[in-house]
Amino acid sequence: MYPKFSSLEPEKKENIINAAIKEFARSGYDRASTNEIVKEANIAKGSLFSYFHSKKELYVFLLNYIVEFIDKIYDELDWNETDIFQRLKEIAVIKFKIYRKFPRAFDFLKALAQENAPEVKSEIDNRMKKAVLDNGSARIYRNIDVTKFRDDIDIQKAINIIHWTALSFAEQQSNNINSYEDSDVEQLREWDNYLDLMKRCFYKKEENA
Amino acid sequence: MYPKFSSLEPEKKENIINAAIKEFARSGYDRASTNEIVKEANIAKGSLFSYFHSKKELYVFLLNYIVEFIDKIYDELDWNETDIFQRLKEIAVIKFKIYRKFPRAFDFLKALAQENAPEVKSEIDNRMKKAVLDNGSARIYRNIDVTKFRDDIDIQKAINIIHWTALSFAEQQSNNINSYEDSDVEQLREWDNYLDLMKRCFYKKEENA
Amino acid sequence: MYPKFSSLEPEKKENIINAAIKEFARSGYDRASTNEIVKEANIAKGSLFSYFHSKKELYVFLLNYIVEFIDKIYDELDWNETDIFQRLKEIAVIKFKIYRKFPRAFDFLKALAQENAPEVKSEIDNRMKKAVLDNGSARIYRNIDVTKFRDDIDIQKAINIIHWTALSFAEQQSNNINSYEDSDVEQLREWDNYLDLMKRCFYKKEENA
Amino acid sequence: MYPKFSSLEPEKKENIINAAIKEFARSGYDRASTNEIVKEANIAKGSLFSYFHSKKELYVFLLNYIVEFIDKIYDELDWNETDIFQRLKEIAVIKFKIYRKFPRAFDFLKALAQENAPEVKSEIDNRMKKAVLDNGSARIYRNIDVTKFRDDIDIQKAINIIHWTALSFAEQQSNNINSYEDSDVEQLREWDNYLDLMKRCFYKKEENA
DNA sequence: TATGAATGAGTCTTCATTCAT
DNA sequence: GATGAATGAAGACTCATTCAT
Repeated sequence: MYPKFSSLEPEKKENIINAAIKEFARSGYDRASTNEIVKEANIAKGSLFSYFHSKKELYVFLLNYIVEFIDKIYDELDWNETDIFQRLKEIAVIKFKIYRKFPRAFDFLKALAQENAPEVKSEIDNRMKKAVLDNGSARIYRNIDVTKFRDDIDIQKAINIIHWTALSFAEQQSNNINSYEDSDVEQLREWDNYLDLMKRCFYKKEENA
Repeated sequence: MYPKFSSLEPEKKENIINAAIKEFARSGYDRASTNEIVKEANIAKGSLFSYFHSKKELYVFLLNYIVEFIDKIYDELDWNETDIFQRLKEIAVIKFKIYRKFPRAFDFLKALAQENAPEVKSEIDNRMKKAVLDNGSARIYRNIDVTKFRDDIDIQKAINIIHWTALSFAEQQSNNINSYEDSDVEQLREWDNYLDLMKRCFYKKEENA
Repeated sequence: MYPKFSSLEPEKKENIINAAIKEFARSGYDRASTNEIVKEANIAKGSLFSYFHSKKELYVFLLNYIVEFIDKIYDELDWNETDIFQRLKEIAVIKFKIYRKFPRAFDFLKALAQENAPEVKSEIDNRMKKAVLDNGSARIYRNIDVTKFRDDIDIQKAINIIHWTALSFAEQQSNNINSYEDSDVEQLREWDNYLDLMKRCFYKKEENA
Repeated sequence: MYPKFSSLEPEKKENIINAAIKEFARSGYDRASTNEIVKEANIAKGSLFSYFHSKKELYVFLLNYIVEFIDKIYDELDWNETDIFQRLKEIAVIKFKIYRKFPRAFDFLKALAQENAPEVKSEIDNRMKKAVLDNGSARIYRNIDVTKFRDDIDIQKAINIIHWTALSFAEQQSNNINSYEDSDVEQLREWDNYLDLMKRCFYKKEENA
């Protein structure tokens, strides 16, 4: 895949990736300008199209690149932790780590989720089915100890509710642009509150003892 | 407002509205092609721009048209019902009514929420502040009897979770394109299950007796 | 010529003529909008094009209409006056009369002279060859007593210089927008000075005695 | 300024300049068609807009280009010559030089002076204030020996008459399209006659001795 | 006859993609 | 391989002219 691009100097590759992420995140697939990307990356127009044969190919490459990058970081998680709420607590911490290291990645992912351009819509959907950020069957929810849930509820539905809450909360928070320093801490505390609430409601009484 | 368009024959108006909704829903504001719209609506290029003076005006018209259309249907709701789950049950029924009468409306609304084009972004935000479809403080959640909720949870957070679940479930379902007849019934039954689950978990024991 | 238009009520005709003159004078042939004209004249678009089959026909009609209108006023001149400078003095007075009565006419004529649109350029040139405003062979310079000119100069050339001076002076003055009351008087006095200068230079000594 | 255009091959540049001058001179700013220009210049639509970012930029470029071109040629004039008629004789020769090298330039300048389009009106006015082609106070009439004029006339008025005669004569000649070879010579001789006439009339007797 | 909505060729401008150097 | 100028289809929008009512 992308042999010409792969054999470039790492620094040049990074320049191109950063320039492209920046532009796609800012403008979405349609509006993103390849002119802007080559200018930012300091390469020739023709070069970009020799590495990636089309705007679409470049976009799909970035999509995979970022998803893999995030997947790698998720490997740090303690996958032996079987409590779903504990795991989601850790995930929140990890997300902040990614964010601090690579803030544009999430911008791109957010733009991804809102992408309407038909050329890339299906690619996104395909890729996302396997991704960490997708629905309840993803690896985030593997090896969860389901015995802790109340017996009178459908566990898969409960997990879906938890998942949707996590996604919606994250989106809500990212829409509040907070520049002050300790916003992380506050957001994490708020998220803990949501997790506690759900734990109290969805787990058996004795689990909340 | 839009006097020329308003005085068109209803069928022609509907053609144009449907063609425009279809195109905007498929491609978003920017990429949507007025050429495509006039072709689909079977009118001349000049006609579209005599009804609406710009692409933006057409978009804003649709935005208001659909929001008002949905608002009107929402008036059918029994707003004296104070049980949140009962109300969401009724809302689900109403949504299906809208969907059957005007299937593209929700597609457009979904695209709306994801719209990034700066030309229309602020229009969307302004209009949506008053809309039914907005966040948990909207009229859907007015007059809710909060005394039914368990005393040990934050009620606003619980309502948020319920709201996010409703939105996410609806989106999930609309992504499953079901053409067979009775899918409504099945989807409503599934939604009832979610509501029951949340009721059982978030309400006081005696409310579920 | 223009039978449909001719048989209209005089008031309606005048409305249309005034509206058209105004628009053509303001914007030139190309930019002039038939929409603007019908709006100002309070008639339907289709009517305009049934009176005049095209924008061009309307323009040519106006051209002839105004030239004839001005020709008629020129009939007031004392054509027995054979002194060229005396005649030009009277013409200046008459021009102010026309201007006061029908200010748009000169605007239109000025726009005429600057018209570039190829559709009407040749029409203008043709018409103007016969017109009062054109070159030295026009009726303004008929019956002039050429014996007053110095014997050592080419009289036709002298007349051309006088003519060009008249045209250029008029244009210069009309470019100075003077709203204060007595600008007429001042402009006429200045013009007299030019006439005196040329008389002193182009006539025999004894004529200036 | 216009770096992309500047670095084109001279022949290509000339093609574009000629095509653009031709079209603007023929139709004025508004009606001039960029389609026509690219067709005539044998370049792609996109190319024109990569050299000049808009129709207006192209127009302003031409405006400056031609004015500078003419200014440069005017530098050849013997500015120590203080006799106004001698100077105007030399200027006529120079104008023919320009005309032979760059025949469309004067057409463009003529159209320029008549241009009404608001997009470029102010640009034209700004540029023309400094230009050689402007009114009687321009450098053409600097350093003129006014003592040669008759004492009994207003010198500024006399200069105005001379200036207006020069402009009007030039316009009259350029309207007579003469393709036969020796028309220059004839036109220059005719112009000399005009100059002689005015010299004889406006100068003191002893200057004509 | 009068109307004005409908028409569609034409306007300037953009930008992903190609290809000669 | 790298370059970036050249391409031209497609974009939104205008307006003189036509024609069904």
